[in-house]
Amino acid sequence: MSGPDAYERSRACPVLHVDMDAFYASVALRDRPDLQDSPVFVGGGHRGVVLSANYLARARGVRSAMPGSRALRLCPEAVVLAPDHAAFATVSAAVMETFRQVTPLVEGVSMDEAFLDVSGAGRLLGTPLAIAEQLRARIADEQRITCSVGVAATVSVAKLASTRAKPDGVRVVAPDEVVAFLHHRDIGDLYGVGEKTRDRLRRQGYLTVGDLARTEVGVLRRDLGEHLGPHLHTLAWGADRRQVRSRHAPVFAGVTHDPDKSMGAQSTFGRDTADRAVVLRELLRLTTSVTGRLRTAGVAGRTVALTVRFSDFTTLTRSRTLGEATDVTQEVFAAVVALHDALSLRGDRLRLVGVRVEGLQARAGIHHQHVLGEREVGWAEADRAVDQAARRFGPAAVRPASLLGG
DNA sequence: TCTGGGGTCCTAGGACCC
DNA sequence: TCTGGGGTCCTAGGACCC
Repeated sequence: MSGPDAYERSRACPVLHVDMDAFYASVALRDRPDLQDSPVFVGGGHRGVVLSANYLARARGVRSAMPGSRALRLCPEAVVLAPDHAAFATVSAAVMETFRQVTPLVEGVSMDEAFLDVSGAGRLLGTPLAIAEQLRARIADEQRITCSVGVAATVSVAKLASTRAKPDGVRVVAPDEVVAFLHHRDIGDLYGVGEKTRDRLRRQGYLTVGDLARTEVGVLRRDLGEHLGPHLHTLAWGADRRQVRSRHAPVFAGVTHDPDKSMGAQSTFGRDTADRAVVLRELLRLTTSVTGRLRTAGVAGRTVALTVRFSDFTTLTRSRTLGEATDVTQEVFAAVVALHDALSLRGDRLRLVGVRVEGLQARAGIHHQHVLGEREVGWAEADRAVDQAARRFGPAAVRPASLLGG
């Protein structure tokens, strides 16, 4: 859609979905003009996957989340760059700040994409399409990376529209265009329909979005389940009512804020291991990292979950809910060790372990029940001392004794 | 050299309570 | 005798997203 009419028609489309183009690769390439004409991807070292590939590498079949080894087989001359997470975070924060100067209703989906509700910004900044163009120009100018924007009346259509706009474009899908825009698409294009669901839908005879739209909700509920059936029917008509929800700290009254529900960390071993000492040392490292983040965020959680993945990629999770929420390293680690030992692994080689704390709540709202005979100064105080030392001397300064060796 | 790491949400069964 | 319902919590697994 183009022409002066497009600006007017976009007035009915207050939702913007802004998506950076090949974000990690673009940031990595900003200061490497020598690589502009080479296929490049970020990530994918030993046992790693591709985080992001530039369009030259994509033309060769390289995709994000693909094993690095496979990407190199497809494109042996590709330049592989290590991710610079600090740079990504800096650019991401700057871009999100740019969004917030347009509207407080910014929902960051990830480092490189966000939904904006610009229904309140029109008087100052113009139509949604005009705002989208201003944002694209500013980001290109200030961050030297391109982005694409979908403009629509609903979150789900805006999301699909930005995909169609890539790379470096804008796509407005006005309400009266939604059906034509959606119904011929593959069901796998719908947000929330991944590989498994797509295969299942195909087996059941649903090939296009239109197929879902034309089926009665009751039939979809029977075929796809209580939730998924009605949900996909709604998406197939572009009729979702999901609001843009700011996940930023509560800034303005009326802006909804969702606190985190869980925090976790996991890591893949350089090579699979069956050594209990190695596994527990890694679990302690992960636990220390997670509880540190909990304390920084001022939250604590009641449920501790352990994940293990075996050499053959089968994955188990085991969890335990504690009497009260905790952010104390030793308490979480004790639960992790108990869960680990309950698995009775006998020589099974592990590829990955993970720790997650769920059921998070603000620490301020938790009343600690003192147990009879409990020491007044305990592990929680030890954690606070560690946090303080880490702030002053860096996170490497204080580590549990068992992490110092090996 | 196949297959990362950080999350959210849904389902389903069993326990338990009223 | 022959099998209530509803609600909530906990656990495990799976799908999905970026």
